[in-house]
Amino acid sequence: MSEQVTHPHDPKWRRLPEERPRQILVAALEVFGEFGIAGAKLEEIATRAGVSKGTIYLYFPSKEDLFREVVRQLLVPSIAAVERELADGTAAEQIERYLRLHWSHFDRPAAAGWVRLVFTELHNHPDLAQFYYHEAIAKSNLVLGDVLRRGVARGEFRALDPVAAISMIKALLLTHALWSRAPMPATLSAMRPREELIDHIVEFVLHALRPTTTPSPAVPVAT
Amino acid sequence: MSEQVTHPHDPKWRRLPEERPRQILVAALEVFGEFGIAGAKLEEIATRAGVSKGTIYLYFPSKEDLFREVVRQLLVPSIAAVERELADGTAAEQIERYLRLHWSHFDRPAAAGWVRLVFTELHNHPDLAQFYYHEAIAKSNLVLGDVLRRGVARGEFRALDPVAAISMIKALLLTHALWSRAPMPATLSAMRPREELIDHIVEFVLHALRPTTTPSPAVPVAT
Amino acid sequence: MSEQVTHPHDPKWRRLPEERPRQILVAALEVFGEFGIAGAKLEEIATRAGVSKGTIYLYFPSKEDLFREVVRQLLVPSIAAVERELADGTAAEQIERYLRLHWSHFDRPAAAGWVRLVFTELHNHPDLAQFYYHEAIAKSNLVLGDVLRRGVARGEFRALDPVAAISMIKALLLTHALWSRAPMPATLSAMRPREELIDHIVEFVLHALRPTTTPSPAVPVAT
Amino acid sequence: MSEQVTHPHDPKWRRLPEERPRQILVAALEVFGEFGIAGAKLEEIATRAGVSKGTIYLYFPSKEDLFREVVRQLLVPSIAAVERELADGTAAEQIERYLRLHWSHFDRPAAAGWVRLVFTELHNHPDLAQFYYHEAIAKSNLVLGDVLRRGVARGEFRALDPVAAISMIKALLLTHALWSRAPMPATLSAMRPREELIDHIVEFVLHALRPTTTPSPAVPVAT
DNA sequence: CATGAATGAGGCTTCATTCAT
DNA sequence: CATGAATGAAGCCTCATTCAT
Repeated sequence: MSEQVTHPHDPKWRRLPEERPRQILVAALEVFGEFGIAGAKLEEIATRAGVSKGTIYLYFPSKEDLFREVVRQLLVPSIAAVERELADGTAAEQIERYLRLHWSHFDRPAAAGWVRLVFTELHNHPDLAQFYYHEAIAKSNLVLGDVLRRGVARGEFRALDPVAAISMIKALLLTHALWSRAPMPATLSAMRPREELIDHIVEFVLHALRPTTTPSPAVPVAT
Repeated sequence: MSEQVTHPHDPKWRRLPEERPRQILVAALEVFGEFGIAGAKLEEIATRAGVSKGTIYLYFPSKEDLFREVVRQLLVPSIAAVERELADGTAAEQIERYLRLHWSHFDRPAAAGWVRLVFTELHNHPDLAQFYYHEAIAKSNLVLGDVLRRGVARGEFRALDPVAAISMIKALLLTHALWSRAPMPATLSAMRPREELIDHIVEFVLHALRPTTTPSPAVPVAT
Repeated sequence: MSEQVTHPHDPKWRRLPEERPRQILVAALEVFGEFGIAGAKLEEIATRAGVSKGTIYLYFPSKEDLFREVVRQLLVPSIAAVERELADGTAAEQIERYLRLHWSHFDRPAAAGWVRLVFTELHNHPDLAQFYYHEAIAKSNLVLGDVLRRGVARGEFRALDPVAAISMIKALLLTHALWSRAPMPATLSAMRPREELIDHIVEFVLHALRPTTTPSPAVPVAT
Repeated sequence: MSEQVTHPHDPKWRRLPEERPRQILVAALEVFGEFGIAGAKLEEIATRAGVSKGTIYLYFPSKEDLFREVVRQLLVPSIAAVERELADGTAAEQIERYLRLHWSHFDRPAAAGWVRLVFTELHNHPDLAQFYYHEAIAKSNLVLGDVLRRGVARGEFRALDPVAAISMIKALLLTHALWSRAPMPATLSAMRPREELIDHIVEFVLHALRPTTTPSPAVPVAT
């Protein structure tokens, strides 16, 4: 009380209250992505958001809750958005569109961060994981599963297990999103440059899905 | 006064002194895998290794160095070992063997941990990442690249970019190793049971690699 | 643009501006009483006063000064008021009136709070304590001392040390004011219900003051 | 981790592990007494105990628990001890002994502190208050009640309400223990010096308890 | 060699105080 | 005048590291 001190500070001070929470969330997404939950420092988040440490607590009751809101308000909506745009076309076209849409979503510096987040820290927060699964993954799986099943029914794809295929497709997408933005790309493998990667993924996936070799060839040869 | 006092702690588990460092490394591998570098506590590592906190410092000068040695002495050799056992057979057989050998390596509880480690924390330690890349990844890539190239040359595989294929294959392998051990498997996607996963991976990869439908005409025609 | 905007906060309780400082003081008395000086939060005081945190600083330069003013403007006058009403009557009647007047003063929820304040936090503020002593205690002691001395002189009370008796009387009064409002009365001792307490105090005090058993007159007379 | 720094400190370092917890408790009793729970700083407790902040956490999981243990291990036993020594004698002698024994217990600098503690902060910790009441107060009340009742039965004391009398006696004892050690004794009232206080208390109490004047009537009337 | 008590820097969190609106 | 968003010093607590035994 009596030892309280005044804080004369440079008046570098904007007032955008409407924006504050989002600024903080965005900064938090970055920092959590880079350092993980434990490694993320509120000081760093505050700095990147252009606010002070204390300000964060005006909007979020704790570091954990901040993380929670990042998932709720940034990650989930970002993922959920994609599923609505598959539109129509052949099953293969839809798969390609699915891959490219997601990839363009990952085409932001923070993307690797959030993939890492989901890969590695979500499981320490069962409630969040549950929420994330329901809101983001389950719906995506539904859409993807439908496309795959339709492709199989039409003969566009080989007879495959849709559930297994889904996790293969996602593994390829997520992992490369992570690697493509890694501070040291050479770390995990010699890799194709970022821009080409999605082409390789599309190619790999479509080749993996296409019908078994022998379908019609038998016929044309008949020539 | 007498210095002949028997320490009454329980000597139920007096380990051979030569084993100490390794026990610590093994415990550290576990703990680092579970909690990440920042989250790992030396106390926990010490407990699991059956030693006291101070003992760790007899062998490793710091937590960071301990992590370094885990990578150096446990991860790298573990990975490197696989490459030597591909033996011969068709390219497809070698790929399958490669996948199954690695998978069996991951068939330990700690595996998901180290995959997570490599995915998420290695890039914060550029020197380690460098070392890891050279010792573990580069060699693996070489071997895998050879197999792929041979497969293509022999017409076993379609015309593909070996470098791209390598990262696809590794993505599938590592990601599923991670997911298959997640405390909450349903979290990230509806997934096939652990035991079947490798079969699906093998199937997916081989289908992705197999020759394009149309090459066959070329050959028969050659008749 | 127009500065004619009606502030939509709820104007259900627009207080007269002249009342502001007092409302704040009253709220502060409550909150300081409940939580002590360190534990009292300006936010809480502001809320109870129906103003915002910043407003407090329009009237009081700091938390410490606010506390100071609470003592100066609320406690001291409240105590001082009693001394003027003792009126006349026998010494015993005056003592009883003194006790009951004070007790009725304490018959407010906030009373225990300020007793606690005086008991426990005043000594950390020597200047305040000094002020409080001069304004509230000294005068009260004077009055009480006079009554006691008169009682002794008249033979209403036994030969006693007025200074000692004063602190005994005040101890009984203050302590029971504190206990009678304790959130958990049974905590500190099994106690008589609030309403009866003052009767017991009066009885105890008067018995302690009354002349020595053998109003001696009886014996000497026997001569 | 990498930013970790070494702590070369002066080796002013004793190893009295057996004593540590008690040293800390004693220091905590002091500091809690002086500043209250909220106002007490662990740094200060640590300093007075001659240890560092961190050391406290080797023995007590939190500030709250430390407070809890102070009550449990220091206050309660200290109080409980007295009740066993009342021995026999007339009721008045026992009351006097009760008062003097307790007073001598309070004859330590920290005494005012713990009285303040009990007066002011215990009610914020219902579980502790409960424990304290059962262990320290209830037993004391029982003993004191017995003495009072016996005194009344024997005609040593006037017909009085034992429950009320108990709280009067304790009020006098506790309050003066608090005041007698106040850093500024003059604060609350002009008071008799410490050493005499107990005599005044004994006198006041015994006079309050002694039989009503009128027992004598029997005699004088006899005139 | 091994132990584990002790240390203290640093992170999360609170809240008195300031100040643009 | 009044507001309440913003600030940052300071307190609690954790844990990597040290060192007497």
